[in-house]
Amino acid sequence: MSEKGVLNHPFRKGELLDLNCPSREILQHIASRWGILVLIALDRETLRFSELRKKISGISEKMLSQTLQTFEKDGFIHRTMLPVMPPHTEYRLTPLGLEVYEQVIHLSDWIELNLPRVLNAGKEA
Amino acid sequence: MSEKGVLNHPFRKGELLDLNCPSREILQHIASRWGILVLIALDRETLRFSELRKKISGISEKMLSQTLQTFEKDGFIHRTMLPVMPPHTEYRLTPLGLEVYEQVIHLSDWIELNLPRVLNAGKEA
DNA sequence: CAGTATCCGCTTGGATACTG
DNA sequence: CAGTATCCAAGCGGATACTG
Repeated sequence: MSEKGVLNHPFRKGELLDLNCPSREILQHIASRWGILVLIALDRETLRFSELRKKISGISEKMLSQTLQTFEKDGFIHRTMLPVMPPHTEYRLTPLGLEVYEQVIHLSDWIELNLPRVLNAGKEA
Repeated sequence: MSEKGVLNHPFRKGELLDLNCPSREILQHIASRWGILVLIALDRETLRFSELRKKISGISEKMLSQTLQTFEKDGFIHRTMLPVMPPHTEYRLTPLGLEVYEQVIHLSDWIELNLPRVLNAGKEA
Protein backbone atom coordinates (compact mmCIF):
# COMPACT_ATOMS: atom_id res chain seq x y z
CA MET A 1 0.00 0.00 0.00
CA SER A 2 2.79 2.35 -0.84
CA GLU A 3 0.74 4.87 -2.71
CA LYS A 4 3.41 7.42 -3.20
CA GLY A 5 0.86 9.83 -4.52
CA VAL A 6 -0.76 10.16 -1.17
CA LEU A 7 2.37 11.27 0.60
CA ASN A 8 3.24 13.61 -2.23
CA HIS A 9 -0.18 15.21 -1.96
CA PRO A 10 -1.07 15.42 -5.64
CA PHE A 11 -4.66 16.02 -4.68
CA ARG A 12 -6.09 18.95 -2.85
CA LYS A 13 -4.78 19.30 0.65
CA GLY A 14 -5.92 21.27 3.61
CA GLU A 15 -9.62 21.11 3.12
CA LEU A 16 -9.84 19.54 6.55
CA LEU A 17 -8.52 22.79 7.96
CA ASP A 18 -11.55 24.57 6.54
CA LEU A 19 -14.32 24.93 9.08
CA ASN A 20 -16.99 24.04 6.55
CA CYS A 21 -15.31 20.98 5.12
CA PRO A 22 -17.59 17.98 5.64
CA SER A 23 -14.51 15.82 6.15
CA ARG A 24 -14.24 17.43 9.55
CA GLU A 25 -17.28 15.58 10.79
CA ILE A 26 -15.98 12.20 9.65
CA LEU A 27 -12.65 12.94 11.27
CA GLN A 28 -14.46 13.78 14.49
CA HIS A 29 -16.23 10.42 14.44
CA ILE A 30 -13.01 8.50 13.93
CA ALA A 31 -10.85 10.59 16.26
CA SER A 32 -13.47 10.62 18.98
CA ARG A 33 -12.71 9.30 22.44
CA TRP A 34 -13.48 5.68 21.50
CA GLY A 35 -13.56 5.71 17.70
CA ILE A 36 -10.07 4.51 16.96
CA LEU A 37 -10.18 1.89 19.72
CA VAL A 38 -13.41 0.44 18.35
CA LEU A 39 -11.93 0.22 14.85
CA ILE A 40 -8.81 -1.46 16.20
CA ALA A 41 -10.85 -3.87 18.30
CA LEU A 42 -12.77 -4.98 15.22
CA ASP A 43 -9.54 -5.73 13.37
CA ARG A 44 -10.84 -8.24 10.78
CA GLU A 45 -12.90 -9.89 13.49
CA THR A 46 -16.60 -10.30 13.99
CA LEU A 47 -17.50 -9.52 17.57
CA ARG A 48 -20.59 -9.26 19.70
CA PHE A 49 -21.48 -6.28 21.86
CA SER A 50 -20.33 -7.88 25.10
CA GLU A 51 -17.14 -9.12 23.47
CA LEU A 52 -16.34 -5.59 22.33
CA ARG A 53 -16.96 -4.25 25.81
CA LYS A 54 -14.53 -6.76 27.25
CA LYS A 55 -11.92 -6.14 24.57
CA ILE A 56 -12.01 -2.34 24.85
CA SER A 57 -11.44 -2.12 28.54
CA GLY A 58 -12.89 0.95 30.15
CA ILE A 59 -15.63 1.73 27.66
CA SER A 60 -19.15 2.05 29.01
CA GLU A 61 -22.21 0.47 27.41
CA LYS A 62 -23.45 3.90 26.55
CA MET A 63 -20.34 5.05 24.71
CA LEU A 64 -19.86 1.73 22.92
CA SER A 65 -23.43 1.81 21.71
CA GLN A 66 -23.09 5.42 20.61
CA THR A 67 -19.80 4.86 18.78
CA LEU A 68 -21.12 1.76 17.02
CA GLN A 69 -24.22 3.61 15.84
CA THR A 70 -22.19 6.49 14.48
CA PHE A 71 -19.92 4.15 12.56
CA GLU A 72 -22.86 2.16 11.26
CA LYS A 73 -24.34 5.37 9.84
CA ASP A 74 -20.97 6.28 8.32
CA GLY A 75 -20.87 2.89 6.67
CA PHE A 76 -17.77 1.71 8.52
CA ILE A 77 -19.43 -1.05 10.53
CA HIS A 78 -21.96 -3.68 9.62
CA ARG A 79 -24.41 -4.86 12.24
CA THR A 80 -26.07 -8.25 12.07
CA MET A 81 -28.93 -9.08 14.40
CA LEU A 82 -29.92 -12.70 14.70
CA PRO A 83 -33.62 -13.03 15.66
CA VAL A 84 -33.02 -15.46 18.48
CA MET A 85 -33.59 -15.47 22.19
CA PRO A 86 -31.47 -14.37 23.93
CA PRO A 87 -30.45 -11.76 21.33
CA HIS A 88 -27.32 -12.26 19.31
CA THR A 89 -25.77 -9.29 17.49
CA GLU A 90 -22.55 -9.22 15.57
CA TYR A 91 -20.39 -6.32 14.48
CA ARG A 92 -17.75 -6.30 11.79
CA LEU A 93 -15.95 -3.77 9.63
CA THR A 94 -17.35 -3.08 6.17
CA PRO A 95 -14.87 -2.87 3.26
CA LEU A 96 -14.99 0.91 3.74
CA GLY A 97 -14.38 0.52 7.46
CA LEU A 98 -11.46 -1.78 6.76
CA GLU A 99 -9.88 1.00 4.72
CA VAL A 100 -10.23 3.38 7.64
CA TYR A 101 -8.78 0.73 9.91
CA GLU A 102 -5.75 0.46 7.64
CA GLN A 103 -5.11 4.17 8.08
CA VAL A 104 -5.53 4.39 11.85
CA ILE A 105 -3.50 1.26 12.51
CA HIS A 106 -0.46 3.19 11.29
CA LEU A 107 -0.95 5.66 14.11
CA SER A 108 -1.78 3.02 16.68
CA ASP A 109 1.28 0.95 15.82
CA TRP A 110 3.51 4.00 15.87
CA ILE A 111 2.36 4.98 19.34
CA GLU A 112 2.83 1.51 20.78
CA LEU A 113 6.26 1.17 19.21
CA ASN A 114 7.53 4.61 20.10
CA LEU A 115 5.97 5.10 23.49
CA PRO A 116 9.36 4.96 25.26
CA ARG A 117 10.67 7.72 23.02
CA VAL A 118 7.60 9.83 23.65
CA LEU A 119 7.74 9.38 27.40
CA ASN A 120 11.43 10.22 27.34
CA ALA A 121 10.87 13.31 25.22
CA GLY A 122 8.23 14.38 27.68
CA LYS A 123 10.68 14.17 30.56
CA GLU A 124 13.32 16.23 28.80
CA ALA A 125 10.90 18.95 27.82
CA MET B 1 14.49 -0.75 29.27
CA SER B 2 12.73 -4.10 29.33
CA GLU B 3 10.21 -3.03 31.90
CA LYS B 4 7.10 -3.43 29.81
CA GLY B 5 8.62 -5.12 26.86
CA VAL B 6 7.13 -2.66 24.45
CA LEU B 7 10.25 -2.72 22.33
CA ASN B 8 10.54 -6.46 22.63
CA HIS B 9 7.16 -7.10 21.07
CA PRO B 10 7.10 -4.72 18.16
CA PHE B 11 4.26 -6.52 16.43
CA ARG B 12 2.05 -7.06 19.42
CA LYS B 13 -1.31 -5.51 18.91
CA GLY B 14 -3.97 -4.57 21.35
CA GLU B 15 -2.09 -2.97 24.18
CA LEU B 16 -3.94 0.19 23.40
CA LEU B 17 -7.11 -1.67 24.19
CA ASP B 18 -5.86 -2.17 27.74
CA LEU B 19 -7.23 0.45 30.09
CA ASN B 20 -3.90 0.85 31.84
CA CYS B 21 -1.75 1.13 28.74
CA PRO B 22 0.03 4.49 28.81
CA SER B 23 -0.29 4.64 25.02
CA ARG B 24 -3.93 5.47 25.61
CA GLU B 25 -3.02 8.89 26.93
CA ILE B 26 -0.83 9.73 23.94
CA LEU B 27 -3.57 8.57 21.61
CA GLN B 28 -5.99 10.85 23.43
CA HIS B 29 -3.72 13.82 22.89
CA ILE B 30 -3.38 13.15 19.17
CA ALA B 31 -6.97 12.09 18.56
CA SER B 32 -8.36 14.97 20.57
CA ARG B 33 -10.74 17.43 19.02
CA TRP B 34 -7.95 19.58 17.56
CA GLY B 35 -4.86 17.42 17.80
CA ILE B 36 -4.76 16.02 14.29
CA LEU B 37 -5.67 19.36 12.75
CA VAL B 38 -2.82 21.10 14.58
CA LEU B 39 -0.36 18.48 13.40
CA ILE B 40 -1.59 18.80 9.83
CA ALA B 41 -1.46 22.59 9.98
CA LEU B 42 2.19 22.47 11.06
CA ASP B 43 3.07 20.27 8.08
CA ARG B 44 6.80 21.05 7.78
CA GLU B 45 6.06 24.72 8.39
CA THR B 46 7.01 27.11 11.13
CA LEU B 47 3.98 29.12 12.14
CA ARG B 48 3.06 31.71 14.71
CA PHE B 49 0.10 31.48 17.07
CA SER B 50 -2.09 33.79 15.05
CA GLU B 51 -1.14 32.08 11.80
CA LEU B 52 -2.17 28.75 13.26
CA ARG B 53 -5.48 30.20 14.39
CA LYS B 54 -6.17 31.46 10.89
CA LYS B 55 -5.10 28.23 9.24
CA ILE B 56 -7.17 25.97 11.52
CA SER B 57 -10.46 27.70 11.04
CA GLY B 58 -12.85 27.33 13.94
CA ILE B 59 -10.33 26.70 16.71
CA SER B 60 -10.53 28.91 19.79
CA GLU B 61 -7.52 30.56 21.41
CA LYS B 62 -7.99 28.42 24.47
CA MET B 63 -8.00 25.12 22.65
CA LEU B 64 -5.12 26.07 20.38
CA SER B 65 -3.07 27.09 23.38
CA GLN B 66 -4.01 23.94 25.26
CA THR B 67 -3.29 21.63 22.33
CA LEU B 68 0.07 23.29 21.68
CA GLN B 69 1.07 22.96 25.32
CA THR B 70 0.12 19.29 25.41
CA PHE B 71 2.12 18.55 22.27
CA GLU B 72 5.06 20.54 23.57
CA LYS B 73 5.08 18.37 26.70
CA ASP B 74 4.80 15.24 24.56
CA GLY B 75 7.80 16.43 22.57
CA PHE B 76 5.88 16.73 19.28
CA ILE B 77 6.15 20.50 18.94
CA HIS B 78 8.97 22.93 19.52
CA ARG B 79 8.15 26.45 20.72
CA THR B 80 10.45 29.40 20.13
CA MET B 81 9.78 32.69 21.89
CA LEU B 82 11.58 35.76 20.60
CA PRO B 83 12.04 38.34 23.39
CA VAL B 84 10.70 41.25 21.40
CA MET B 85 7.81 43.62 21.68
CA PRO B 86 5.24 42.83 20.47
CA PRO B 87 5.78 39.15 21.29
CA HIS B 88 6.81 36.77 18.54
CA THR B 89 6.43 33.03 19.05
CA GLU B 90 6.99 30.28 16.54
CA TYR B 91 5.83 26.68 16.50
CA ARG B 92 7.19 23.81 14.46
CA LEU B 93 7.12 20.02 14.57
CA THR B 94 10.02 18.23 16.26
CA PRO B 95 11.48 15.17 14.49
CA LEU B 96 9.26 13.06 16.77
CA GLY B 97 6.27 15.21 15.88
CA LEU B 98 7.02 14.82 12.21
CA GLU B 99 6.79 11.06 12.64
CA VAL B 100 3.36 11.40 14.19
CA TYR B 101 2.39 13.72 11.37
CA GLU B 102 3.38 11.08 8.85
CA GLN B 103 0.99 8.63 10.48
CA VAL B 104 -2.02 10.89 10.79
CA ILE B 105 -1.65 12.28 7.29
CA HIS B 106 -2.61 8.82 6.02
CA LEU B 107 -5.94 9.13 7.76
CA SER B 108 -6.46 12.74 6.78
CA ASP B 109 -5.72 12.07 3.12
CA TRP B 110 -7.96 9.02 3.08
CA ILE B 111 -10.90 10.98 4.47
CA GLU B 112 -10.52 13.82 1.99
CA LEU B 113 -10.14 11.45 -0.93
CA ASN B 114 -12.96 9.11 0.03
CA LEU B 115 -15.47 11.55 1.46
CA PRO B 116 -17.90 11.00 -1.43
CA ARG B 117 -17.87 7.25 -0.81
CA VAL B 118 -18.45 7.79 2.91
CA LEU B 119 -21.31 10.20 2.39
CA ASN B 120 -22.84 7.79 -0.11
CA ALA B 121 -22.46 4.84 2.23
CA GLY B 122 -24.16 6.88 4.91
CA LYS B 123 -27.20 7.44 2.70
CA GLU B 124 -27.56 3.77 1.81
CA ALA B 125 -27.29 2.63 5.41
C1' DC C 1 0.93 39.60 19.29
C1' DA C 2 0.43 35.87 22.41
C1' DG C 3 -1.60 34.31 25.30
C1' DT C 4 -4.48 33.85 30.32
C1' DA C 5 -8.86 34.20 33.17
C1' DT C 6 -13.52 33.63 33.46
C1' DC C 7 -17.98 32.04 32.80
C1' DC C 8 -21.05 28.76 30.84
C1' DG C 9 -23.10 25.04 28.19
C1' DC C 10 -22.40 20.55 26.16
C1' DT C 11 -20.42 16.09 26.28
C1' DT C 12 -18.64 12.29 28.72
C1' DG C 13 -19.18 8.54 31.47
C1' DG C 14 -20.77 5.91 35.60
C1' DA C 15 -24.60 3.77 37.88
C1' DT C 16 -28.90 1.98 37.81
C1' DA C 17 -33.26 0.39 36.13
C1' DC C 18 -35.79 -1.44 32.55
C1' DT C 19 -37.20 -3.94 27.88
C1' DG C 20 -37.40 -7.50 24.04
C1' DC D 1 -27.73 -11.01 25.69
C1' DA D 2 -28.15 -6.50 23.81
C1' DG D 3 -29.26 -2.84 24.36
C1' DT D 4 -32.30 1.86 25.83
C1' DA D 5 -33.67 5.46 29.36
C1' DT D 6 -32.57 8.39 32.99
C1' DC D 7 -30.10 10.88 36.37
C1' DC D 8 -26.04 13.03 37.92
C1' DA D 9 -21.19 14.59 38.50
C1' DA D 10 -17.05 15.98 36.30
C1' DG D 11 -14.50 17.61 32.73
C1' DC D 12 -14.03 19.36 28.08
C1' DG D 13 -14.63 22.96 24.88
C1' DG D 14 -16.22 27.72 23.31
C1' DA D 15 -16.87 32.94 23.60
C1' DT D 16 -15.38 36.81 25.52
C1' DA D 17 -12.64 40.02 28.17
C1' DC D 18 -8.41 41.10 29.74
C1' DT D 19 -2.97 41.54 30.38
C1' DG D 20 2.21 41.97 29.38
